[in-house]
Amino acid sequence: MPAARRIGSETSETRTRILDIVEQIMIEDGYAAVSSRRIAKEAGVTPALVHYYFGTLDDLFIAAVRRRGDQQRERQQRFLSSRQPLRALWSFLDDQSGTGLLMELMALANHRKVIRAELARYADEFRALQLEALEHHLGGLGLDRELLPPALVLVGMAALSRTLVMEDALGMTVGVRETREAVEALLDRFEGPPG
Amino acid sequence: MPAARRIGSETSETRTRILDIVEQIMIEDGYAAVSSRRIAKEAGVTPALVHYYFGTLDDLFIAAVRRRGDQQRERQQRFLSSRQPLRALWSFLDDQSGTGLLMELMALANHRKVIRAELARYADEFRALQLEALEHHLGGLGLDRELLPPALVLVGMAALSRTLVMEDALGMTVGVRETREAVEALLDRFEGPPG
DNA sequence: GTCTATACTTCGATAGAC
DNA sequence: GTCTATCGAAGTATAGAC
Repeated sequence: MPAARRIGSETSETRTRILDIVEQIMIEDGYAAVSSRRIAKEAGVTPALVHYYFGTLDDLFIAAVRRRGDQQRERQQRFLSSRQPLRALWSFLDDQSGTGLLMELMALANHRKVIRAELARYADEFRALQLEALEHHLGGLGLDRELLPPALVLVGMAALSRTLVMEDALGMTVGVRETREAVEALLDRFEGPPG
Repeated sequence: MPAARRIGSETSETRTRILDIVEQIMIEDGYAAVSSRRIAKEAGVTPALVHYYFGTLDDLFIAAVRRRGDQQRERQQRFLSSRQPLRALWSFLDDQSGTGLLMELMALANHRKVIRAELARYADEFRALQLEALEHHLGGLGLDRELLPPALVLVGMAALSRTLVMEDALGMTVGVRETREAVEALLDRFEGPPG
């Protein structure tokens, strides 16, 4: 796991600001809108400084994946041990900007090998942590383990949240509200009302 | 519903070839890699010709959405009346290049208003057609209609197929195979073995 | 640690010849 | 219906001054 090229100090405020702006641009206009010029303009620095801190754009994207991934790992660890972990997982996933950023990173990863590897590493790790933490909880819910194995439940929740968030953002209407309500009803059924 | 600007005749072979290549570029390198120069190079024409046929790039993307959408509507109409419509839907959705193209169009739509409207129109139409065609079939499967309404089943299948295809492409491993097998088992359970 | 200057590439889009 | 020529803008990245 070679580190992304880094010259400026890791604690530099400018470095942090650049990564913040990269996320913001990806959410608003997509990964393709991320350029050293655009970043520089919004951060109030020069384009050369972006390259100074991160080297190539690929290195910059890898740094963005790592920072985000490390944050998400911490958040996940916290909510997985809550008393209603499926509800906690759902509200973690059902997030507009978080989903937007993840979709952009996945699209980017789909076309750039080095980023694909980095993103897959985090995604596999998070999935494994979820399975380990929730296996027992899911076993106690009375689900038919043959028809509804833990993997299906977890992948299904991730898949549904992404799709619902995207369809909302797209302005779709048919079936979106009904599906959200059905998910809430299922959470009620298996973990009781929120609280 | 204003038509996309079109100057060249609708039946032009060049026009068709350009749209084919647009899809190919989007699948291979993402929507951001679509440029008049890149298209021209791969189609063996000049960049100016791309603008001649489609006007702006937005017009070109809209034309791509419409051609694809009209094709998908036809395919969907055909399989929705099969004897195992959920299986047919699943194999329709569980498609690498089709999913890749759709994800690119959704990402593009997320950042360009005119394309968002066009894509949402098709997506809502397809969803409505699916609900209408499968409502009766789903009613006969013995599902608890309160906990598993038709909208959840259809949105869930779309969501799961997209996620599984993407996670496969990403090289993820944890839970992907198990989830696919669980989907197959569910299809077996409700529609019997393939045939 | 930061910035200027620069080299080179690619882009969208159009005017106008053929 | 197709091409050449062209504009101005934006892109990546580096060398080297401060």
